[in-house]
Amino acid sequence: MSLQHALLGVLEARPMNGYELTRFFEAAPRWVWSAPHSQIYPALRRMEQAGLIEGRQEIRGTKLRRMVYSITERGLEELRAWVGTDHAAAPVRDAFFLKALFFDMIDPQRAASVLRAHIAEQEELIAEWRAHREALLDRDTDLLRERLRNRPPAEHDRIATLKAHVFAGQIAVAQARADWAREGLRLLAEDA
Amino acid sequence: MSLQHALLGVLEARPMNGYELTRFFEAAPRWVWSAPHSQIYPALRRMEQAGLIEGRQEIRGTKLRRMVYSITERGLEELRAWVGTDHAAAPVRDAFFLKALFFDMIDPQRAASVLRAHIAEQEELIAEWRAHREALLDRDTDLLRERLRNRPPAEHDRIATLKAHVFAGQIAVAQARADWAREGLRLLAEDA
DNA sequence: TACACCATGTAAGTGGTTACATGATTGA
DNA sequence: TCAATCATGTAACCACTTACATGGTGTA
Repeated sequence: MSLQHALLGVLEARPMNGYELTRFFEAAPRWVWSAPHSQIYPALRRMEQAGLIEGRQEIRGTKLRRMVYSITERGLEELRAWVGTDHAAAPVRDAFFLKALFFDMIDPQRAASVLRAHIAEQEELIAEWRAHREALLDRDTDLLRERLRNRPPAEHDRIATLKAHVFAGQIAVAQARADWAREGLRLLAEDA
Repeated sequence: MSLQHALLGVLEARPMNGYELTRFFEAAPRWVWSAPHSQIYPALRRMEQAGLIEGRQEIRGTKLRRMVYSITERGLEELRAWVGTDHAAAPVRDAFFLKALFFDMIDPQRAASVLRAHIAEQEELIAEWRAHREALLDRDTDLLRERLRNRPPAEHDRIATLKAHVFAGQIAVAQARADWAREGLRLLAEDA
């Protein structure tokens, strides 16, 4: 169900068509959720059926049709209800930690190389999220600008701070993973 | 594919039947992977077909049959190959951070309550993982004891340390999340 | 006119969730 | 004999991945 809420959350900023949403969810600077267009288009149709969003057809040129979706009152309610509900505990399932659990079965050098790749990946994520966080604090992202347009200026600071804080969380998690992996490299080196 | 590797990793310690594996993967003290029996039994049959494990039927009483699966040489190879391969970057998809991204849309008190529930959940995980980590360092888990039986005593320390380190990682991530959520509570309180 | 981009779709397969279903064994 | 536990299955549904598929528009 999270994809639907992600879509609702983006559409709350402004109406978009499937292609724009696709670019958003497949974008290189990773966000908090991702999805391919093959998942997005059917989801939008289901959500329209459910009355959470409303589509309006537009024509570019003479034939190129696109459906621009806006969030409905019902969609806003659904989003707010979901955001305000305690999150159901997800089952523990972390493929990288699972892999790390069996590092003792392979050559320490190989294990170290896997850890180094993991560190590099976390660093990349951290860099992207840091940039995004800064942009939010500077109110320098398209979506945030659109969003703030419908909110009283007195709240702008608070909203930007809260959004930026989410990326601080993703950064903190990635940092914890990178630090942990570096400690793992030290453990592996001890007996090499 | 990770479930298969998780099963291989457990069976590397000793042969087990589906029921034992089910108890392991549905267990209350959460491990690094989980799965219901409805997923485990078919997976075991597929893995046997693929030659990764080998089943031997046993009868308890007069009729109660069970299949005890052992890892094969091919299964060991597959597990080692997977463990030694750089982990494919998973798409970013975190339902809790997604939810947190829209905290500005609801009453700060509601948002705070959602964060508090998250903190409580992370604390629970930390407690379970800490206990498990200590048990590993004391060589006080069934599975580790079984595993060490086939390894030279000189390596026991190293193996226990590496396994325990994985849980240190899970703890570090949960701690980062809890700390982040507490910081979120402070942000929400500022304008309440 | 060719290429990059706009725009939307389908289909097959895998992984995971939830519920339904059945029967044997052990011990109080 | 009753309940807890042992033991294994099926089915429907949803989420996600990967690949295939089609055609329009704008511009160099």
